[in-house]
Amino acid sequence: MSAKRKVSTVAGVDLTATLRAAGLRRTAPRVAVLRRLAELNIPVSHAELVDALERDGVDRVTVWRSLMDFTEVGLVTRADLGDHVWRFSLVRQGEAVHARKHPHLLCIDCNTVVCRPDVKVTLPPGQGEIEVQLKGLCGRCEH
Amino acid sequence: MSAKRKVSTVAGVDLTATLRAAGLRRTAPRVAVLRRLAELNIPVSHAELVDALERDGVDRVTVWRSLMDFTEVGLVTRADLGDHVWRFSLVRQGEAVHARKHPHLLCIDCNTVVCRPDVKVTLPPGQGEIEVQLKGLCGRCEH
DNA sequence: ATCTCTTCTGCAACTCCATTGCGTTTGATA
DNA sequence: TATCAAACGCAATGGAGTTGCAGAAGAGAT
Repeated sequence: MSAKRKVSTVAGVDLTATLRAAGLRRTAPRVAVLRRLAELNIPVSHAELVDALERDGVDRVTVWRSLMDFTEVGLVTRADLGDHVWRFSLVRQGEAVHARKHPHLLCIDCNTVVCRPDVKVTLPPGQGEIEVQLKGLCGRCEH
Repeated sequence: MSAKRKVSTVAGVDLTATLRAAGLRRTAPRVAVLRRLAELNIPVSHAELVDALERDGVDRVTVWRSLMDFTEVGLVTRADLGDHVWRFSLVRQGEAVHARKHPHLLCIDCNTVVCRPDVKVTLPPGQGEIEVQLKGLCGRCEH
């Protein structure tokens, strides 16, 4: 019996199937990037991903190219939250883009992104789609 | 009689007085940057300002530092409109307060900023101050 | 299981924007 | 107009994002 492959379903995302469905090969770096995105489930910067993955020998360029490939096929979206840093987030199958389901807060102190579904935004009737971005202190930095 | 100094009031902004009030010296580069910002009255990138001003012998670093100084004292705001380019816009007198009274929409098409007092944002009780930024299409670009 | 073809990776080098260091110039007050 | 800190211009540095290329690895065919 061969060694078992690491579990490939993370936070409801089947990593292998997702890659194959997108027409991309299942490679170690891509699985690692995709896993991380699925685990965190918030917009993540390239630098943050590199910090987490380069200990596994994944090159920064490879991480970047994976993100570009994923973006190109619509697996992830790329956004700038106003601080001049690209952040990438996974687009889950059948789900609205995560960023449009609820607002996200960019902490002006520690630069992390926090989901804030408790912040309600009321749009006037007939209003087209609008993205809401919050800036302030996150729970940890507020104290 | 000494040579007349170039008119210092542009689009309702008294350049000299504005600089002095902010505690900054009135220098040729700063006046040039400020004038340009007042004339255009839309978010402008550093590169665009350099293109316009370096023919007058203004250094690109000086333009940058002017913008940073202006930002620091609240004369201008710096924002990334989603295209990974810093854009600077003049904050007109009284607008600093204005900006916190209601959300503003950044048009992802024409890059202008529009007041949107009709968009209500409900923060949970005890929430500290949070800045709300909206991104979408303005009334003109929506059609 | 191995072969073969294509994709993908890792490394190095490179570009461009943003930032810093420093010697010189200039504005504002005395 | 003399003084001194603030601001300038120039050069150099830092860091994100890109590109080129030789070698490694995935997937289907044999």
